[in-house]
Amino acid sequence: MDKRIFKDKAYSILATMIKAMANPHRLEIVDLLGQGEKTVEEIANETSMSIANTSQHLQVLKAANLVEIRREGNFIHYKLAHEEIYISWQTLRELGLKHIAEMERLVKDFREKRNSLEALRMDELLTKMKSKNVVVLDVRPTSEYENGHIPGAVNIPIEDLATQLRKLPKNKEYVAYCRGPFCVFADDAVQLLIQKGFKAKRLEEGYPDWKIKFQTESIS
Amino acid sequence: MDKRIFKDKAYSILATMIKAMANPHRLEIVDLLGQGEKTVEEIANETSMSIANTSQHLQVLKAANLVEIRREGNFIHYKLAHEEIYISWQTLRELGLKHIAEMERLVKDFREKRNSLEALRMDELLTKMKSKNVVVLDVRPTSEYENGHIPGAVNIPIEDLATQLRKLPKNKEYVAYCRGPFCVFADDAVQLLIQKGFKAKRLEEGYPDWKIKFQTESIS
DNA sequence: TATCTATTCAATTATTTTATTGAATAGTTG
DNA sequence: CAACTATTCAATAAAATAATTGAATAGATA
Repeated sequence: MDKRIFKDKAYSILATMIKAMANPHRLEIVDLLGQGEKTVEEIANETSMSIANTSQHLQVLKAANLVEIRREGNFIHYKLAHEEIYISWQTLRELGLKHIAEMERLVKDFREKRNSLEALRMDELLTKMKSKNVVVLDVRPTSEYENGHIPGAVNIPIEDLATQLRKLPKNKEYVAYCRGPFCVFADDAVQLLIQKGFKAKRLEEGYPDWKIKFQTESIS
Repeated sequence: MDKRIFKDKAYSILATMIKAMANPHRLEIVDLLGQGEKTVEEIANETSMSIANTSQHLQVLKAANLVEIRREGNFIHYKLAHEEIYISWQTLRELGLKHIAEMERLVKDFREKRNSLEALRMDELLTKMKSKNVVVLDVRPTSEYENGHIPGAVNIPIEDLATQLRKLPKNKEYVAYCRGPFCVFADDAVQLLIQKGFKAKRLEEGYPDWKIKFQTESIS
């Protein structure tokens, strides 16, 4: 085979795969599926898209072998085909967060309004966790928490947090985490906690990042 | 700011960046620029594209802040804006090489014809290099070698290899490397070396991968 | 200043991508 | 088996992407 043809094919195959990711809705779907499998309807609700449009985008991801399906009755559950797909997304996400000025501004503006700008990185949280005075809050839906979480974290889904607040001691430091840097549950949690007089910060990253970094598959 | 608007903007910003990569020609350009800066004409020649088309694609990369320029007389030198951009490309490339069956077939077919299918990974080469009986050949152009290379590697650009062959001892093992997995210089080198009775394999990865993995900035 | 060189720009056309709509399908439930 | 549910499919129109061509520009040289 000619060298040029080889190269054209190699880069085309990769470009096809990357094109399947290169869409805001599909990035959000990949990010969401980092939490585990979801049905089409769940994905549509989480991403504020129509069912039909969600399905079309899922077909694109499936055609690129980025997601796999499992049928269960009428429901079709989609999940990422490999963990490396989330890692690629993570790499691209970090590239954007680090180098695109517009991205930095966007996140800063959003978090400043919620007092969640001063976020902890994973290493800092790990250090803090040894000091015993910190409570790690997983504010994702319980199903996602059960699917894996940071060891020692307490699950209070964001919609239950307001009612659960009075059970929480005020002499602790709280660190809230959720799905990832673009997940707003942790920002909402920090806003609420600080408003009520608690000391709280968010974790910059989400559970999938923790899992990849420490590979402590704690489903306990 | 509304949560949905925040998310839409965040994922859109990233999708815009990823779209700038999601094209076979632009991937080849990013891959090439991993070797260091190149002029528009050099890039056009290496990628078999017209100057105008190359320029257009470079504008796309520049608009996405993936590349930077340096003017020198009539020439404009393009380079990657950050090392993380190459790392992102590397991550996506490995994802494709590992999980796309068509990609595996393509590489296998191409290398089988050149006896270069049995490639060494970087760790294996590192081990072999300690045994002293191996010669590491950098078959890239000399300018790229001078810009950084594997410590101890000998530079014989692929077009000089045929004439330099008789100076090489036959009792050594040869490992040829070049720009990356899709660079064919190393495959050509292995084909030639084996044809002439040498023991030779290619390194799977290229110099940028070595540099990132070991960060031994040897420009000596 | 005129000419040359490297690169960019603008206009055009063909192709691909995307969202919307409503119909079709596969599987379940009464 | 009729009705229902979750999902996919097909058709359409609008928007974005890509390659080609030739003209325009910025800087160097004669």
